[in-house]
Amino acid sequence: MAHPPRTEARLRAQRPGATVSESIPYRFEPTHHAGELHEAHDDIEAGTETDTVVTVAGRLMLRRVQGKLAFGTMQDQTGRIQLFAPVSTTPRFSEFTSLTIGDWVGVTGVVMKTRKGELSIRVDEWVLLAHSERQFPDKWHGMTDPEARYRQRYVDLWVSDGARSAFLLRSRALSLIRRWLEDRQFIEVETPLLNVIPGGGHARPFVTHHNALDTDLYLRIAPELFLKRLVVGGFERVFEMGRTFRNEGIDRVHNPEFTMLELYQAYGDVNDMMAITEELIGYLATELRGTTKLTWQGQEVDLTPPWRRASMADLIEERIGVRIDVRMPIDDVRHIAFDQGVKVEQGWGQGKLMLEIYEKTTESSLQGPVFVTDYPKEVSPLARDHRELPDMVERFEVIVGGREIANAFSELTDPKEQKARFDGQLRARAAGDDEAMPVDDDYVRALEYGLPPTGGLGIGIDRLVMMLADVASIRDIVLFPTLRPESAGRAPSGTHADGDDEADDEA
RNA sequence: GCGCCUCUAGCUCAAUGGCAGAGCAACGGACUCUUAAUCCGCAGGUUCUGGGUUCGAAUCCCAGGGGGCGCACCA
Repeated sequence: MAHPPRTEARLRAQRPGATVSESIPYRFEPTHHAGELHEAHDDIEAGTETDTVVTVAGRLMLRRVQGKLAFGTMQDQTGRIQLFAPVSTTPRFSEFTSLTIGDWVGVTGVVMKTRKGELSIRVDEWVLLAHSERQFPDKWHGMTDPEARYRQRYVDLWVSDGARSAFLLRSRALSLIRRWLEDRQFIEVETPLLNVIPGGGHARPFVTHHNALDTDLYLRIAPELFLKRLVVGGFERVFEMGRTFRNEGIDRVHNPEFTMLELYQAYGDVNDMMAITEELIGYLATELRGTTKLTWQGQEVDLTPPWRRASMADLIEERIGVRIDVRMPIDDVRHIAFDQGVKVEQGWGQGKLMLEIYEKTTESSLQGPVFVTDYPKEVSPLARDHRELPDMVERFEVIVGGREIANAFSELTDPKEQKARFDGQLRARAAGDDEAMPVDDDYVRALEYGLPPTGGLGIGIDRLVMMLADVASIRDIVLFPTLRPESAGRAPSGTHADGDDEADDEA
């Protein structure tokens, strides 16, 4: 230890033969949280005591010892409360005043207000619940180094304003989403994370290996194909909200593992999905922020339904003044792409070109919320043909602040058509698109048993929570974001069938 | 993967080629109404790592590592 012995040694000195951990109780029963006490007693007069005795627990965050009277600031999950510790009521007073910042304590005493008007608990009983052997960060400046905040979130949560509240908001959002969907007869299901075929999206997957089956498995990139199998199986309204994995870059809006909500509604279509999207997100904003008019990173976001609906072609035209139609000669579309500085690859049809042009010129400029509708069939292998527009599908994405937060379609239900779409993806893969969707024959078999008309919706929960919490980085709403390992370590043993991982021990 | 920025005490930061420092925290002490309490005292360093230039390197150069931002990727 770089610093002199701290509380532990002193406590041990006072009770020879006893260790600190032996003096720590096995359980403790707080009766109140700081937040509740402020709510119930903030209006009492300065200098008065109530006859209410409470027990609280938390970390000591500040300490002000004045000879025979000590003040402490204790923090729990709900906030802070002052501990008022006169020598006359505080057992083991000198031990109490030698507590250090970061120590966990449990305190029982009367609720009172100091002469200066600070709501406090008089320390009539107290017990050490954990000693912090490591020094806590500066009580005023907190922790600002992003790396330290992410790697040591357990400290960040105590000392960074807003860190805890952002994660509490996330938790409440997940809970509200589940309740909202269940109120509408959606049932929550769990489908495999370990996939033989990573389908339902375009992304590079993580690969792992199952030893007993001696087969490679992929972490799912989307739950879509399994959820639609369940609609085939008669679950008319299903949803899954869970982790999804994509082996792509990491930045402010991408973490390799992220949380996706997908839901499917039998007998519904893309229009039902729009209604669900704007109602659900409007509800969340109202519940969590008290309004549908939010500010996200300085920009106004009005989530009051109904949201604007505009086709991709219209939005592109608004932005660059050129009308694109997938029925145009391909050289014309290539020419537009070239004019817009969009990199073109061999094998791209009009639909793929249109999407590229949209993404490079238009998407990031959309403040939203806006439903971007009418996607090219070429880039939507799981969506059903548009009932009016040839070579287009019934699909939308929701854009807010230039970022996609939802994606939905009228689901493709025809097995022959689905097989043909998969074959098209196969050709795209052969042409060099290594994110083209792999063929899933069992999924086609499921469709052959009959999938009724179905609407499906996916929402990126992390980005939604970012918006609701008004934070700039996905790392601010993911508790333990993916980082490079702190030091070059070994893989845990037992990850290989033969138990011999010596060969893996490289730097 | 590329570019820019960054890494100094537990935390937040100084020192820009010339003795590695401050505040808070910690440690020892004084103090019965503090609120980032105050006051006195004491201790704390592989300046991310490894090379190089120099009489002398936290500082300049090269290589590597972590992190942030941007780009690319993410249909």
